[in-house]
Amino acid sequence: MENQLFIHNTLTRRKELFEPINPPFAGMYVCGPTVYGDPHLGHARPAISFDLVFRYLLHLGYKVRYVRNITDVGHLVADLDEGEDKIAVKARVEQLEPMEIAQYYADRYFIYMNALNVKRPSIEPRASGHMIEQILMVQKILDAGYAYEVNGSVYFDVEKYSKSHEYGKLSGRILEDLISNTRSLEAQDEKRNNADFALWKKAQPEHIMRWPSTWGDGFPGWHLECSAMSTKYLGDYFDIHGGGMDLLFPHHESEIAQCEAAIGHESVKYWMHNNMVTINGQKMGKSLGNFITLDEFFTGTHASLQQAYSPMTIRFFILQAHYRSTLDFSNEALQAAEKGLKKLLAGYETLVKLIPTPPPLSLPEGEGRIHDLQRSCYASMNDDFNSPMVIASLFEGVRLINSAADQKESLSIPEMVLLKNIFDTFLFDILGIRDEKSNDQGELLDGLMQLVLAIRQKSRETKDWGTSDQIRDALQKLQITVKDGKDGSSWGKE
RNA sequence: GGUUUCGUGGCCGAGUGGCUAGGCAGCGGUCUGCAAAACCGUCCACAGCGGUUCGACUCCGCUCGAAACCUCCA
Repeated sequence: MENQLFIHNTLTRRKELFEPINPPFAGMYVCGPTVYGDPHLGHARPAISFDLVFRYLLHLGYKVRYVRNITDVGHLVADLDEGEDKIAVKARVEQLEPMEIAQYYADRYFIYMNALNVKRPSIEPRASGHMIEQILMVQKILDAGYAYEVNGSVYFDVEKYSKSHEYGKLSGRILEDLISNTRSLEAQDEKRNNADFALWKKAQPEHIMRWPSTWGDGFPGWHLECSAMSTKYLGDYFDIHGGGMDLLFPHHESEIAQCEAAIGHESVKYWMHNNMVTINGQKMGKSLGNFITLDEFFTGTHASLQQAYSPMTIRFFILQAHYRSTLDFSNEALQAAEKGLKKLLAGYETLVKLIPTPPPLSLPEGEGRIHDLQRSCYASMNDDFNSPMVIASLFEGVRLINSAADQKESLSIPEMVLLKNIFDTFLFDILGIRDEKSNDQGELLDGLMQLVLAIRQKSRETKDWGTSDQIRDALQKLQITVKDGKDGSSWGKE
């Protein structure tokens, strides 16, 4: 199977052939969460989008090192007097150690990401554990002459940098606009220029999170950790850097500047950005207060939710949109995703039952519609990870399966085996859907159900519909659906 | 104001210079004791106005509308 993977590079704004720097290795860095609150639907988007990338690169045979950071140092808070650390602020409110809070929310993050079947990255470095690397990077930038120190803080000199480099090339911004448009905030008079950003901030006495450095006690600027940790684990030049579109400026723009200033050349080959989840057309985010946490989705405990939505429903919902499009949340859309996913999984089960055991040993090199289906799945993934198209192809597969089960269409055994292989590969391995209802009591349940259905069949034969319906209704309450067909009854669990 | 995008049928969402996206919902039918499920058929589109073209939803321009970023945010 030939695979020419094309990735949309934000830097060039076009799709480019993916050619890893050191095949068969591939390096990917993605900006992870700041752990000071419960993860919400917005956090699920990049996690799942780049999980898809991770899974597909693995499927293609690359040896992938996927690094996603945990921000536990905190960023400056503009609306507070002294530019306090976000995590430190929360700590004072709750009378907890900052690290206690970071630990708590990091754990929560992993729990919910795990529920969404998001694979754990290869390395999940924490900003607080990489202070030395960050301080060294600041020093490198100072040595290169692209930063200056004022009163124990170090700032990046954007104006000087842009004389020899292009600050703004990722986000398309023009330096003059930045200088004239950037709002001036308190305690920024230290900066030579509005567009300059902090590499290292001096810690005020009340600031809890602080680290010693050559410039005095302080804490790193908020763009620094990603530059320091990505290059530490992936090298001076690596393949993919991802994150949310909202991080494009200034975060990623500044990362580029920091790396070029410290290293002397670009560090990222492909920049990838996922789009936002919206609610009523607006970005779902912490600051707008319009977010719904994953916990609330899973339990249905939020005023704007009509019901609970399972983790796989959420995952499927996200994958039904392309990662670079906005995705609008609504109950209707989520319910549609829930039903669609159910249909897909039911189709897979039907297929498994159609295939005789043991399956034939040899898989003849076939052609025709099933291979076309497989080809289109690959083509979709290769076209910048177009998961909605893959899903459409899988639905086409379901239509074939159901038609075959209804004997309105014939599928050969090799065709069915190939179809199952497509589902196993794309639905489960690459899209990362897992069947939530499967459990290890399957055999017991299966035996019991055979018995129940046999008894019900007797009553049906004597046209005792009362008993028959009573059994069916009772099973329905247990979320088991009985389907009566020509050749007897079958059942399925919700 | 600047930067980057977007505007697709009842809803969510792909895609393309001429060929059915897909899902959910609706309608009609097949099947069924009745259902459910499934299958078949069907309805509903490409913001508006110009331009390029044999032909545009797709390219270009303008208008209107929306969003993200410019301040912590996935």
